[in-house]
Amino acid sequence: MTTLDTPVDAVADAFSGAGPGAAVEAVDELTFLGFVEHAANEAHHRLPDLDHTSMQLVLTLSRIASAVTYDIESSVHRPAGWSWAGFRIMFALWVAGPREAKTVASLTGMSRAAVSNLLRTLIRDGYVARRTHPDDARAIEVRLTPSGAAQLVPVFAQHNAREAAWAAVLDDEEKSQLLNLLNKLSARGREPWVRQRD
Amino acid sequence: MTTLDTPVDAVADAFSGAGPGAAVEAVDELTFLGFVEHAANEAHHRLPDLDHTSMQLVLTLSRIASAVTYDIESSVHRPAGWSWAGFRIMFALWVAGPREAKTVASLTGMSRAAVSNLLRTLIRDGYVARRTHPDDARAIEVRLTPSGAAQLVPVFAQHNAREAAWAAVLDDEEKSQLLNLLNKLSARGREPWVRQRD
DNA sequence: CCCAGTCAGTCAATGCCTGTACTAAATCGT
DNA sequence: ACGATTTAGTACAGGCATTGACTGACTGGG
Repeated sequence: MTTLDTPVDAVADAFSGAGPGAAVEAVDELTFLGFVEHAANEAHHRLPDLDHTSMQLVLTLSRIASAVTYDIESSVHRPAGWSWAGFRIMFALWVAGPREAKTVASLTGMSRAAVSNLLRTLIRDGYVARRTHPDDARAIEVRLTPSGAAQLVPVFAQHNAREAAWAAVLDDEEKSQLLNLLNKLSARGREPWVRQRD
Repeated sequence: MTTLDTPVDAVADAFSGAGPGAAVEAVDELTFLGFVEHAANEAHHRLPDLDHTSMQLVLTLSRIASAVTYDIESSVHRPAGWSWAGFRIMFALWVAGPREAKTVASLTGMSRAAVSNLLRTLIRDGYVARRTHPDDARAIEVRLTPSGAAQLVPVFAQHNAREAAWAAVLDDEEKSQLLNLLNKLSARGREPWVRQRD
């Protein structure tokens, strides 16, 4: 262990009083996903003017998304030799057919720079082919190679199986309810006050 | 533009046939969030055995989470001089009180290494204080400094206002429905077959 | 009491992603 | 027809996150 403790004079009484939130042992047992409820309640207790429900909603939403992503990436994509991001690009090309790089960026929600980077390795590894766009010499057109498409399909199938395993806690009615509600939020995301890439 | 087009011999007929997914011009107009529906339908059309609903669900879920995160981070946390990740650590400490670093990692869902890195800058900037854990010389105990706590509150308020703005498309009934459904997924995430960090 | 195994935190290497700046190509107004 | 503006892709610097290896500290069985 190399790093030093915080210099005494810099923190004054940081460790002296109960401060914001005295230790509660039970919290140590909480997991990533289980922490949300405790956190929202505690925050609401200390700052009652905040919107408790929205807090829980966004916190839960982002944690689940991150848990699902981590699970699928580490169990499917990494073992297959791809990153989640690389897969997203290939999936977009598989679905949409040959596209300009900037379209890939907007379809996947990545920056143009990120797409440019990822394409470099996808092309090097033979999954994607590029050519100058026939009608616009500034642009490039990328598409899956036959080999890329062939390798994508089984990985996508595994990916989907994993998705289905997660979704299996919900019955059909609940799934369509959830999809419905998420789509409402989705519509919200297209309103002008929301910050988006580019 | 420096990079070359894909060498001809490496891609054979990649650009010759219709291949997987011939170009459909309308796709160019789709946005990040709008692409999901098209993608799911197209994928279902080509691989009908896959689970269509789960696909939409997970795709929509992760895109909304990413859109919300990007919006809040770029409109609230970056302007305040913090990263989303740094804020998450401070928030966890604010809620949970002084904790060991490894607890912070599990509460925030980050790796121990990531927490270690972020703590370095949070401590340097005076938001967080550390000391060796009194009962275990391997561990450190971190907590918010009074200044860190003081600066966290208004940023958190802005954060929450933004959350509330997103959630405002839903009425109270829908919010609690959504929270309910997300909690079911959350429970799923704690089952043993799900891959988690550590 | 001590050695083997475990555990906490850190470091190094690597990869993703962002914002900014730049180059070259297209486009628009006059 | 041409200069000013916009646009597509890329280079670069910097932050964040992951895995894996390492160091030093605890723990429990012989």
